[in-house]
Amino acid sequence: MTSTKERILNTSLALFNRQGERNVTTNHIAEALGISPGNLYYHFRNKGTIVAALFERYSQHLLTLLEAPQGPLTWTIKTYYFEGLLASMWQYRFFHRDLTHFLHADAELAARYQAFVEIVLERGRVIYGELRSSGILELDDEQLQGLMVNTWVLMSSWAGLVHGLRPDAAADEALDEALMRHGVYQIICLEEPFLRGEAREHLEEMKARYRAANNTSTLLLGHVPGLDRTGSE
Amino acid sequence: MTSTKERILNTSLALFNRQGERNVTTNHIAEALGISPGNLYYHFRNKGTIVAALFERYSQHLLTLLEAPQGPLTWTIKTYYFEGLLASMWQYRFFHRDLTHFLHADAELAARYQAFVEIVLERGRVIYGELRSSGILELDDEQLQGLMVNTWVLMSSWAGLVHGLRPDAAADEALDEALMRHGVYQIICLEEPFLRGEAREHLEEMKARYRAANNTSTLLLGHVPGLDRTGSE
DNA sequence: TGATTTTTAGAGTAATTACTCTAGGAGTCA
DNA sequence: TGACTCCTAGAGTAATTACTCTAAAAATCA
Repeated sequence: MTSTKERILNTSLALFNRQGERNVTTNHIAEALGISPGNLYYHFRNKGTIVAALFERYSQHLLTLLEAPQGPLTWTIKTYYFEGLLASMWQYRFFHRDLTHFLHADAELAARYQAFVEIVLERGRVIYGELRSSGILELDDEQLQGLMVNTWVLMSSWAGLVHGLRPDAAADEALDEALMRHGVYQIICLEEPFLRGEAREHLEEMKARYRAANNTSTLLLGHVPGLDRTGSE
Repeated sequence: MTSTKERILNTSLALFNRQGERNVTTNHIAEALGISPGNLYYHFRNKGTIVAALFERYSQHLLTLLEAPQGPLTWTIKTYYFEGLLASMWQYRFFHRDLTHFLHADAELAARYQAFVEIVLERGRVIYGELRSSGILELDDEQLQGLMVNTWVLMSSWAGLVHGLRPDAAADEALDEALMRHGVYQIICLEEPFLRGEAREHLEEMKARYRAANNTSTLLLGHVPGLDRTGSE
């Protein structure tokens, strides 16, 4: 049986993801757990502590994933790797969504967050560097840096963007999953031009794996707009 | 002399951008303007109305910019064009930053926002399509769609990302400007692989124009990390 | 068993904050 | 001048909500 402390974190996370931290009160959390507010405050001295603890979990998890790009990476493995990363971030999506307020309210968290991003970018560069060494990517240093930043922007914002366009998705597990996977697809789009050799050959296969059954607009906007009109014939 | 209503919007915008909507109370706004809360509520029946009005301004402004890509675009013009877009979004940066809560609190705004994004993407595709016709970009339909979505992610999230990493930037106008321009640079990185002909020739010039004096990491993280270590020699 | 510590309940509080209400100033028009 | 409308002040309220406090149950340990 998980400890009360853990259960508080888990439920908070779920509620935050679904409704946004701002709309989830501490009493709310307690009620959802079937415990008293007093009990909650016995374990966490304030709401910010809960957020900070969740950030700790999140950052540890992500940094661990970024730690070990084991051996020479193939293109397929790399893609699964990205899926894992995005899935982890998706689990804690409330964080990037409500980031502004958290960092404004807690200077220490702000500092920790900044250090965190720094390491993420550093390790990301290493990984992209290895992909370059393996001949999977072909780009110069500046392009690598640009790609890295854009990848981070995409990964850290994808959940928020999706939430803005499809707030209903939280209720539908299949849709939720599809939208997350679409994020991986967008990352593939980001790197596509730099792919070489074997990777290039498997590109279409990988894209197909992560492309939504419907096209982007259908998924993100909930119906079919005039995508075809921009055709290049 | 601008009307009180206008002044309320302007000050709200400035405060929201600087401190985040959540940390700016209505009394705060009134005080900053030197008017009474009663007066404020005479002009806007609640806080959400202010946000909605600012969104109206913002969306109108952006859609107007996206309306008229006048005649055959050159690569340089296009880049200035992107600068204009990002600058506009930068002016209303609080919006994308605090989006979650706004859309959660106001269903009508959520609907309007969704329609807005739809049009933005549609017009963006048209513009990218014209760049393709002009021989500036070379990509297929699917790549164009992917690029469009990634551009939107970048544009709509850039301000939030920057704010998380450099909350101090709001106080320093030069830094603020540099960070915004860096967003343009990242957009250029996004398209770089698809550039052809004349555009390709001017690429370095354009990159130099928008690249920060220091490198990305310096700017975003406030000091120099080990960027050089990923060298490709 | 009794003593001590950990965990829980739940009523209650203090502070914040969006918003109201009344009354009066300031233009405008007859 | 007076009537009427628009705008403003500012004290005040109601509701929310993060958080406290006391006491008691439950676990731990001697």
